[in-house]
Amino acid sequence: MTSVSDQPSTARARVTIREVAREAGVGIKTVSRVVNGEPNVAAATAERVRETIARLQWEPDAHASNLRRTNTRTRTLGLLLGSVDNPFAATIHRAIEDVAIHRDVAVFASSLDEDPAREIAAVEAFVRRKVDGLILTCAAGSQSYLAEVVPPEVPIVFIDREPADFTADTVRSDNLGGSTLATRHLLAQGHRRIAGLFDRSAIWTSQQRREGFARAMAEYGVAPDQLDAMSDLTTPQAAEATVLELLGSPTAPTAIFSAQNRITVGAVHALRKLGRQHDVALVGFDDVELADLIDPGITVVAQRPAAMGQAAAERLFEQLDARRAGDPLPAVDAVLPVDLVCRGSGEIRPSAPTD
Amino acid sequence: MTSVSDQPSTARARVTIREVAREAGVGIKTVSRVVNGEPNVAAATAERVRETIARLQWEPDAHASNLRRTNTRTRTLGLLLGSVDNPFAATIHRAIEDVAIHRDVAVFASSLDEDPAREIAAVEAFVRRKVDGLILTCAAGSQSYLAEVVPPEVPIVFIDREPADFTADTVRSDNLGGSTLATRHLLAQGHRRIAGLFDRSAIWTSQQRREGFARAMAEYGVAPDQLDAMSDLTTPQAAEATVLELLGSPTAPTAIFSAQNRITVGAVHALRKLGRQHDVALVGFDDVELADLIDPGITVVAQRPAAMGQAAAERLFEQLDARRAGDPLPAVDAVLPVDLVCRGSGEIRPSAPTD
DNA sequence: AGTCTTTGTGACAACGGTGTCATCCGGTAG
DNA sequence: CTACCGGATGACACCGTTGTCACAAAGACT
Repeated sequence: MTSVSDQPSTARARVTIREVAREAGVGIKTVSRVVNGEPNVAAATAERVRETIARLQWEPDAHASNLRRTNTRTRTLGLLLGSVDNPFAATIHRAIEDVAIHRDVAVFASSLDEDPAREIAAVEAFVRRKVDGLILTCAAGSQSYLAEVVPPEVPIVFIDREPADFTADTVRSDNLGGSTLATRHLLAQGHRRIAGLFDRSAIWTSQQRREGFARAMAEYGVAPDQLDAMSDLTTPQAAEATVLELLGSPTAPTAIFSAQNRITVGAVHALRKLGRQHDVALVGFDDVELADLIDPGITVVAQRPAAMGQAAAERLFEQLDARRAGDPLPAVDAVLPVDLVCRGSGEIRPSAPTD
Repeated sequence: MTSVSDQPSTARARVTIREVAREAGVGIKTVSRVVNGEPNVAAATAERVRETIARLQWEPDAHASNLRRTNTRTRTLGLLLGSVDNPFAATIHRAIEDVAIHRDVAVFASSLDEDPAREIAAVEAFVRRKVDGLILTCAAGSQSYLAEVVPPEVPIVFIDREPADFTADTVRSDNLGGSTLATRHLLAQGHRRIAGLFDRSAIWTSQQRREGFARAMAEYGVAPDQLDAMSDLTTPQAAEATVLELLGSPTAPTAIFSAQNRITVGAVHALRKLGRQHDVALVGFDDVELADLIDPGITVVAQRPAAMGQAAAERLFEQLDARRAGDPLPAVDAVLPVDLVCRGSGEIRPSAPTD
């Protein structure tokens, strides 16, 4: 029953600041000064220390350093996304990484799956790891818990969705305007029976998009209670089934507004199955890959996920700098525009069968 | 010019293990025992300590803990991917996260962009942050640098691509078999002039797929020097341009094997532009989203990225456990099968125009 | 009853850095 | 010539936790 300490011979004693100091013939504090760029070190001394560090291949131990530091910076950032494998979220992720890498900041990424419990657990895990800042997509109904869980010096930027019961910077798309735009586009083609397909109604973006849909319909005189709005479609399969059912009904819609990318995919599948893709109009919220290769091309309201990610990361670092300087910046709600991309499916007119 | 220490009144003195101990009327070591699940604590004592921890909302300081621990575990893992926004990589990422979360391990994800320098920089950044293990997709020609940079107790699992000059666990697809399969599929339809489109030849998977392509062609008696194999297609645009050019030539191919998902996208675009999507056969390596909605559906050799991610993560944790127990496991090269998914584009026969 | 284990527990050092402060020293003003 | 000043530097405590070890109390065995 051997004890812990029988490491293989590879046990090259790890080099610490003390050895560097001894080797360079200076005090440990001077080494510390050099690596941290503190003033009051003679140029010659600094050079000698740097040379020794390079020779011994010493890397300061982040844990020791962070333990002592009051102004703890781990050069680490927590990112919470719907799911890292959703293309929309992945693009955001990439954009954030590109900003962070310039600061030598590493990104913890975590998936949410629209689960409020997971949101809180993820944030707690980030905080436990002492991240410098947080970029969050939220699922919980209220973000008030953040006040207790996240230390005041850790900045938070919300992305994609607005928080509730908590004030912080937010970067998001113009969901209301975008869905109004999409719906108006269909209405302008002459459609009146338009089905709106939405994600979980607990999700903020879903609510916003539904609201935009309803407003546009109202502009054209469609009463709220006549809206064919289906919510809580959480999978492409659910969306597909819903569309199949809707189109089989006597009051079938002539157009569909699908308010999320996976719902759009489901809707396209359903239209295909029925062979009605040239017959029923479709506008989706959020772009889908290869949307231009499908026949007809899918008309969408495209968001700008890369810009969102970049804006969120930059804002986070601004807050970080400002707080270190002593005065946090006031929270800003940044709204990014969306773009209507016409590719064919949204330009189909009612009761105009395939030519 | 105020100094650092003028924090706002919110300076709620952070609670440490000492306060918990005092409050619970025990020694600090006992508190430590309780939180770490060490044996030899009386049930009653443990309960009292747990209650106190909950009441004071104490969270152990990870830095202090990691600093002291010999067997340092940060519950952190470094993941290096081609790019976090590539769907293939994103799926892997998600699968790894799902395994890691059960162990309360957080994942640092970083993108590679096929840049050897970035590979090294990313690994160094991970090591500096004392990750427990690494899952790497590699771009550099040699991974020998890992021996110097990564401490021997940190396990490494390679994913998607085999390393060079370094031995460690690897989880990857059967690239050779998959591309042979794809090429044979086209050959079996009667095609002989098949264009093979490949990614950067420096990338291991690209080489493997090219080799598989060449082997299958050789089986059917096509000499290597007659192969229409184009390498170093790094963007969909480059692939598109290449296909446009190839199909304009007098010896135009009747089929295309596109060895990577972005190349497939480019090839499909080109075929569309020429209106020959029903005329020229196409098999891609790696699945593409919505491939079944395009007409014709794109036939692909699909990898199993989720299974790869899961296998890699599980292997990493096995190594971790084994090393903590004292004996590292021998390196294993796990090869996952690929699946030929026929959707139409690969079943087009030569000189058979659209019906 | 006396000795040996086992179990529960806390005192204290150690981890590898950074913050504070004292000290040394050459230059400059009085 | 002396007092003073600021730059350069190192000694040492300290950050919050875990590892080691000593020790008391309670059983287990002879």
